[in-house]
Formats: sequence, C-alpha cells, structure tokens
Amino acid sequence: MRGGNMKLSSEQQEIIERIGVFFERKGHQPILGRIMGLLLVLEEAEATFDEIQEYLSVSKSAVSNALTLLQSQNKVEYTTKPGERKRYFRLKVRNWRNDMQEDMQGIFRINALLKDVMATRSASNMEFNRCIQDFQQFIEFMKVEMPKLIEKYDRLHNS
Amino acid sequence: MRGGNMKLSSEQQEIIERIGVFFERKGHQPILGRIMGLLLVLEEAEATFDEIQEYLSVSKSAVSNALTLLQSQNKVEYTTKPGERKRYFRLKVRNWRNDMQEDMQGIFRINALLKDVMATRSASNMEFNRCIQDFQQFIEFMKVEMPKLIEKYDRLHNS
DNA sequence: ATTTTGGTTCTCTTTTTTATGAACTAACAA
DNA sequence: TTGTTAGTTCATAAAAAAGAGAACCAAAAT
Repeated sequence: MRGGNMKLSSEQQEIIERIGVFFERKGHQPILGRIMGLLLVLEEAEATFDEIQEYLSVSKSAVSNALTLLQSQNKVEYTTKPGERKRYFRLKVRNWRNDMQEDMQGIFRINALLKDVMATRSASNMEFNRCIQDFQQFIEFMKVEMPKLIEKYDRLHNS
Repeated sequence: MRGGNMKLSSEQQEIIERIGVFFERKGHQPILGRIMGLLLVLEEAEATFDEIQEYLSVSKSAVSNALTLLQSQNKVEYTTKPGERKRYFRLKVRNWRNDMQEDMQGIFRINALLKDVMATRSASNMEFNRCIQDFQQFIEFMKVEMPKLIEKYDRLHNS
C-alpha cells in the first residue's frame, strides 16, 4: 500500500493529536478530529479506508462510522481511481470557509433564545432587561456586519 | 422562600431546557446551561443555592459543582444581602460580549494548527497547500477585521 | 456548648460515549 | 462456484461524564 511506508513522523503524530483535541473540544468525537488531522498531514492529502485504519490504529467500524459522519457533515468526500475499487477519502477544504461562517452563526443563535426569554419577562427588572437588550443589540450588529465583512474579503481577493 | 411560589410556568421551563441544550451543545455539562436558563428566566434574575436546587430538582452536589464551575468561568457571581448568610447567584451578563468575542477567537484558533500543519508539508501537493493557504488568509483577515468591527460598534453605541 | 444554616467534598451508581470485533453484504475476480 | 476486497452493521465491552446522597465542615444563631 502506497509505497509500503505507513509511518508517520512524530511531528505529524503530534499535530494529529492536537487537531484531534481541537475538534473534540468542539463537541465532536475523538476519531473524527484525528481523521481530519491525518488527512491534513499526509502529503497526498487523501487516504484509503485501510490506510486510515492503519495510521490511526483503530477498528474498521470506528473508521466506517467516522467517515460516514464526516461525509454527512460535508467535511470529507471520496474519489475513486479507474480500475480500483478503493475509495480515496479527502477533506473538503473548500467548504471550510462556509463551515466557519456557520460556526459564527451558531454563536449568534443565542439571540433567538434571548428573544424568547425577553418575551416571558415582565418590565419589573429593567436593569437586568436592559443588559440583555444591550447584548442582543450587539449580536444584531454583528449578524449584519459579518456578511459585509465577508463580501469585502471576496472583493479584495476572489474578484 | 421568596414568596413561597416556587413554580415555573411551562413556558419558562421550556426555555430553560432550550437554553440547556444550547450550552450542552457547546460542550458544557447539562446543569450548567439549565442554571443559566433559570437565572435568565427568573424575574429577579437571581436565586439562592436552594432555590436553584428546588427549581431544577437536582442534588446539592450537582448545584454546588455547577456553581463553582460557572463562577470559575466567570459566567456567574454572587452577592449577599445584609443580615443574610445566603448567597444570591446571578449571571454576569456584562461579560457576555467578551465571552462571545472569545468564542469567535476560539474558532480562529484552527489557524495556529494549520500553521504547524503547513510547516510539516512539502511543496509536493501545491493544489492542496494552496487551498489551506487561502483558508488561512481568510482567517487572518477576519482576525484583523473583527476587532475593528467591535470598535465601530462601540463608537456607535457606547461613546 | 450545641444546633442550625449554607454549602462542600467524597464515594458510588447511572447514563452516555466511544470504540471493538465478529458477522454480514455487495460487488467483483478467479 | 468459491473466494476476495472493501466496506457496513450489530452486539457489546470499556471508559468517561453526570449526578445522587451521605458525610462533612465552618460560620452564625440559640
């Protein structure tokens, strides 16, 4: 398999683990992050099912479930090569900017909850209410300005 | 205790649960989010240890640990009232804008990892490398522009 | 001095998550 | 037909997280 050299440098292993914990802390399960790390670190930027299994030394089922999940989350895709049945899995890096924007939108989703909170609150504690409203206003502002910022970036770089 | 009416409306309960899952999905443990929800929903915007226990019907230890954690995360603080030993716990709403900024910085932290990834990669797969670099550039841009945006907000509102 | 209040800490159970390994399947190969 | 490759699915084990409850402790009240 692929030149027979299945060894990762300790540098690479370390980065894989770090990327692993990064995604773990985002609420994903451990192997997901490690697979992403692996696919980032490999020169080819892709790997087959059993390469992933061997590099990370995890079970087939773990790999299978993780890949299914990553694909359903649009983080990974696969290509095939003519005459081969194996799938070559790789990161959908092009989606990452989008993912990041979604992550930011996710942060802002507290706003919908706060709106409902405010709907249940009376006017009896205006000091507190005012605090919440200020925060909401800030979120609103960011929610409006963020897309503009992204447009600006695209104008500067991709146009 | 506090007028003796320890009942939350079903509306309030529902919001507490929703806020609960919101924070749970951010990687926090369930009661943390529910306590935050409770403190958002109560008219007084504060509650004593045993009010929290009773409203949420959880154990003393759960409340104690959760409050300790929330305080260590700067999400909750307490005040006392003259002649009373009880602590009145409340949200540090004023910190939320800051928390949100930190959450956004957290999203950007992938950049440091990508920097280390790139340091290990050779020039052999430029197509992939380019993708990563583009993404990094985008993050850099956001990291620079975000503080400016916040300044802008402050200029418009708080000055 | 001893009781009560307001919590904290420790141990243990329950629940949830994560991963394993074996059995299974679908497609192709000999 | 029988075997092989490339995975998937299922039952379950192992490990981690969450929470309960009792014992505990320090400050204040009686």
